Amino acid sequence: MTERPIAVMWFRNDLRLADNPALLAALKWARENDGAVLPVFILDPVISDQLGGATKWWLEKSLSALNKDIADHGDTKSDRALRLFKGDAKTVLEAVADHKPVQAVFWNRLYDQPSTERDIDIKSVLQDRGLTCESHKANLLFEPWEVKTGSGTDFKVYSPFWRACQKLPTPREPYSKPKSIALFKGDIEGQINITDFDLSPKPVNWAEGLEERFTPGEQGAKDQLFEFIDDRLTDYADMRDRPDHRVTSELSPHLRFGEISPYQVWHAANHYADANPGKGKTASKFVAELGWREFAHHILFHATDLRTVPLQGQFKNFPWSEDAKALRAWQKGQTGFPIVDAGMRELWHTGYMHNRVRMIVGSILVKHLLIHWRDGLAWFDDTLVDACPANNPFSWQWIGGCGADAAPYFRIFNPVLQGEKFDPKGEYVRQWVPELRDMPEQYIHKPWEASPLILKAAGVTLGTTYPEPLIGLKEGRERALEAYQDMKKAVG
DNA sequence: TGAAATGTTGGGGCG
DNA sequence: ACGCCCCAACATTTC
Repeated sequence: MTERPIAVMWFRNDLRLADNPALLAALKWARENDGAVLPVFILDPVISDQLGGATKWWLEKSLSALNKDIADHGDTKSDRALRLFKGDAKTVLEAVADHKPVQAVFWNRLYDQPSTERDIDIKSVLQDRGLTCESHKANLLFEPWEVKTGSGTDFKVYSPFWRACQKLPTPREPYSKPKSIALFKGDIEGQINITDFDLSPKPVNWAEGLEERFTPGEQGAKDQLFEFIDDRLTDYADMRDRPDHRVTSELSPHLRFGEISPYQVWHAANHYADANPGKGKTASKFVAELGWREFAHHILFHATDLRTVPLQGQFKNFPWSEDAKALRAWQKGQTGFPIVDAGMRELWHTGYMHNRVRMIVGSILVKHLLIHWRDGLAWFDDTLVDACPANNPFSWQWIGGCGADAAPYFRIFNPVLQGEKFDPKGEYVRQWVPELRDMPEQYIHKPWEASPLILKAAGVTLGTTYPEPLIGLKEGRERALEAYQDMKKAVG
């Protein structure tokens, strides 16, 4: 008797069973062809090159959760669920097809160039072998090529982009989880264990803070979404900029790995708005953040070298400084600016940072310290659990003043004013910079202005228990503006 | 999804 | 009662 035909479900950044169009297509194909589904994940260089320490930690947890979910949804009890492979994806898929009756391969689309080039190549190779091969729209509400200006060009500014998206057909309702998956049960050559991926924190487990804050996996994502909708979305519009209140969804890492889809989030927020009169504003403010995610992917798709090349060409001439010591101080949360250090330490400890604080720490780095945004990007890539090829480069170019619809370079954040405005009592600072815990409210964001008496009472010795600021705010601001002028002169 | 510098206005103190 | 000054408070411009 010949083996049943196999449909491969190739998981990538879509580590979920619900609302997964490629998975549903694979199941449908298997049903119609009396076949079985083979779920695979391949750690190929295209993926592993994009992973930092924090995203590796997340990926391992998420793959384990997905494996268990697939096993629980298998048609018969089996510990053979998600099959793991390491190496070039085309080689892996061809090897599987060489040894097994694979007749179809399904996946959901990605939008970064290494992935799109790889996928186009793989699709043509598999189709040449006579396999059915389908890619699906799952991880964006609007494909980059679906959104065009009236004159047919790509958007460069967020607001008109998002307005244009609203005029497109409403995002479809999410699909529900399949009830049962007809799994292929046999051995597959080359299959390895998750420990072989070598994703765990080494040499010590530095991820305790991450574990405390997040639960990777589809269930964790769903819990996070509905806790947000039930408890925090009501205050989102008013309080979203307040790191001391934590009303944001913190869904970004879940979306990063596709543990939840933007369709699920979009519809949950809109159902909330429909059921709660007067809450349309806060809901649409939140949904607009999905819009920024869409916009970042849109920009990345059209500007494939977003990670390295400034979108505004004149910034190639910007006189960045190579200050390794200052960069190190920034990374470690030792700049002497309390709100900045709080953010950088939150990042180091939890793999996450509030969005408002990301803007403040980014501005300090690229403006007051004149350090290249690529250095900030590299650090965030390694430490953020939500670091992704679209949002992270997009956002660094935004704060660097050189991106799409970016904050102009001369728009320089003052970390004292930002702190006083968005963390008025200094609670966020006190949480992450405990050595300033006893500073009075008036000086919590500017300890260098406090009198020796006040510092002494708070147990603070500047330069010893807490650093002096790396640079004077006025001096740093003026230096940044001069550098900006120098750049513009260099172009002309 | 800035901040600082500069400009304008109007109330109040005061000679 | 008046002009003058000072300076918040707000608006506008500039980076």
